[in-house]
Amino acid sequence: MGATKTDFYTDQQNDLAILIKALGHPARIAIIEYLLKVNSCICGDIVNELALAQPTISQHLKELKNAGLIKGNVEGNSICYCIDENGFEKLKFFFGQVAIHIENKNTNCC
Amino acid sequence: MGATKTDFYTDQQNDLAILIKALGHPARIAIIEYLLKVNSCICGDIVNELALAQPTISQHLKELKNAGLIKGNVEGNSICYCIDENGFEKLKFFFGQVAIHIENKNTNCC
DNA sequence: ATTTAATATCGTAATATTGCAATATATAAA
DNA sequence: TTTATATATTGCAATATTACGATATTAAAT
Repeated sequence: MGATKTDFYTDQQNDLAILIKALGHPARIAIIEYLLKVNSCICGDIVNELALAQPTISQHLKELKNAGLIKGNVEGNSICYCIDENGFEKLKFFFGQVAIHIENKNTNCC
Repeated sequence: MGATKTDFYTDQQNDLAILIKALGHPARIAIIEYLLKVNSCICGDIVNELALAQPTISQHLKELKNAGLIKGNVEGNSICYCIDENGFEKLKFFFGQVAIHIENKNTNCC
């Protein structure tokens, strides 16, 4: 009990859920929005931007990176992060299907 | 320690995170995908579709409903659920911003 | 080589989520 | 009114997430 029963779902459903879950935290939304604004920045900039300790930011960055939503390049002794198109492209199809569904006005219950 | 520090973020960031978090579970993805396929159905149909107990499905439906991603109509002694355009419309702007960012090729780290 | 600066990892306490059995509620059918 | 059917709520055990201090790692600067 307690753990998500991932074997009950398709790989596609599990992958999509992992990707979306990685975005489902205000700190990680804030990081993505900051990257949308500045295009790229080093980890320390995000530590200054958000009111969280450095290890906490590092953990959030790791989750976003694992999900494929951001990528990082080593630049001397710092690491430069930016948006990773890969993760967001994977979300496109799902939300596209929803958009078509809504455009077709299939949003009335029986 | 442990709880998300919601007061560090804007209301918009918190709202967006709550909405996205509600989608970040494979059972809830499966429910949305099922509704995309059948347009509308009663709770019992979802209980039959997914390998989860009825109270668990009921809990997931509640979360999706609270987030504004699905809506439900009472139909006799059953409840008919369908996609709620409201929640998904709220996601549109955020993912639209990301899409523009990607189209503009702003995905290179420093 | 030592120090400084930037980031990551470990360990852990606090909190949240997941899933379900038992039970409650509400409407329909008999 | 009793019974059946559909869904929601409660309570709880198992697990996952969040946040951070302490510490490790890595590369630049001195």
